[in-house]
Amino acid sequence: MGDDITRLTPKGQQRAERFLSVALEVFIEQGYEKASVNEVVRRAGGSLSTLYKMFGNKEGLFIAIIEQRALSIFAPLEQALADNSSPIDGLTRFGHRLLDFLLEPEALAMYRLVLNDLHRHPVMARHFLDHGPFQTLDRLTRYLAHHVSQGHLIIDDPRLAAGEFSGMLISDLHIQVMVGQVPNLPPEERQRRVASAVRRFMASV
Amino acid sequence: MGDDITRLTPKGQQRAERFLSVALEVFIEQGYEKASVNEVVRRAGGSLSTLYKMFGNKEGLFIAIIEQRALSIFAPLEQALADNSSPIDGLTRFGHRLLDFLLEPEALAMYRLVLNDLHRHPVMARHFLDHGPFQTLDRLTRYLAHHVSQGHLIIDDPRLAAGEFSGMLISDLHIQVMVGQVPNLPPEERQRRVASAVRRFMASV
DNA sequence: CAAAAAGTGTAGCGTATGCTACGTTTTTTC
DNA sequence: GAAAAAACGTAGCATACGCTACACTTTTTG
Repeated sequence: MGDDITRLTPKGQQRAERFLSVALEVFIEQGYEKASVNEVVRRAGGSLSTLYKMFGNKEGLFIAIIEQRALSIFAPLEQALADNSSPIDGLTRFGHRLLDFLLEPEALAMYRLVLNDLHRHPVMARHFLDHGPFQTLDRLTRYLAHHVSQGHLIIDDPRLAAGEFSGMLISDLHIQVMVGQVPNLPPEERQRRVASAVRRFMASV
Repeated sequence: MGDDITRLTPKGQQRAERFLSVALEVFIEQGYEKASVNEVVRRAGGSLSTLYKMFGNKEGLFIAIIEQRALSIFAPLEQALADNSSPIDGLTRFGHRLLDFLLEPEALAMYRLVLNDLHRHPVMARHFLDHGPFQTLDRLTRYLAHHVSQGHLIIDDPRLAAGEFSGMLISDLHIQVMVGQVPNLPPEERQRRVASAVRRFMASV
């Protein structure tokens, strides 16, 4: 924390990246508290001293991971929405990506990690929300607003509606997924859920 | 685990209950991994030996808590639905209770605790799901089905619809709440969210 | 290629944890 | 009220952890 800022030599850069990716792996496996910094070094190679010079302490390591990775897991969702698509198509595509995202084991573990341990780091939590889920939601909001302005939809509060649509898709899957009881949702079932949410949403706008 | 089963003497019963409630408190404060069994005894009184005779080990203590408490946090939700209420009234009442539940700090902490640590205990996770969230969802499902049979609503798959309605309410609040960034949602805002979800749902049935 | 900077390896300090052992005191049982 | 059972208190074992110190080797820089 109050340490010198390490200059990034090639070797150092490489080490830092390896530390981060291995640490993510360990954190996901064990959770923040149980994960051991020594174990990270053991798997990553390099030395404990270097790790501590780079990240200050365990928390610094965790924060660096969030900065680097947590946000990018939301990126694919935003690409599903092209303004020139019809609402039904756009929402359907978005819905499929959202479900895929929810069921992806790695993203899921990462998500759980964030939920577990971010509530004691308000600044990071804010950062995560703003650049992760909220950004995605804002994109969906703009998409809806666009179609409202085109006269295709009638929505009072597009932001609220965007949340409602996402929520409908996730619904009770979320809790199942989080406690590890993932029904290995066959494609027809995903199809059915997306179609139902889109239909219900479109019926109300 | 492989220990004698403790006979329940009055004193013992009392101790066990105190252990459980204090342990819940400590687990909520610190999370499962970080919480210390010694700390539980320190706060609860009694002795470490007694605790270990009663619950076997730390995990046993955690499991006993889940058995006793985790399920009861869902109970109030089910009472919101009386079959003879109109769908709008019933769903509105259910919606308000669901939001209240989501924002209740203690239930929230408990919920987070469950999410954190239950995914490595499949049996417990199943038990929790079946007797907690799923039971609530089933109640809502029956409520909807009842009104379908009365001709008040048209719903293909009431179970799916129940999930969608709940999901709409929770929507993006869930993630905010979980990472501790709870907007202290004023009553008008809750009102607005519930009303919107009910309206949107009713427009689609 | 030499000086400076960065990365390495290891040993270990201080502390905390889960859990057990065991002798004493309290509570329950009949 | 005495024998049996349960609860208590304490001390401590074994282990693991986060983190620092320090002497060393490798890499980078000019």
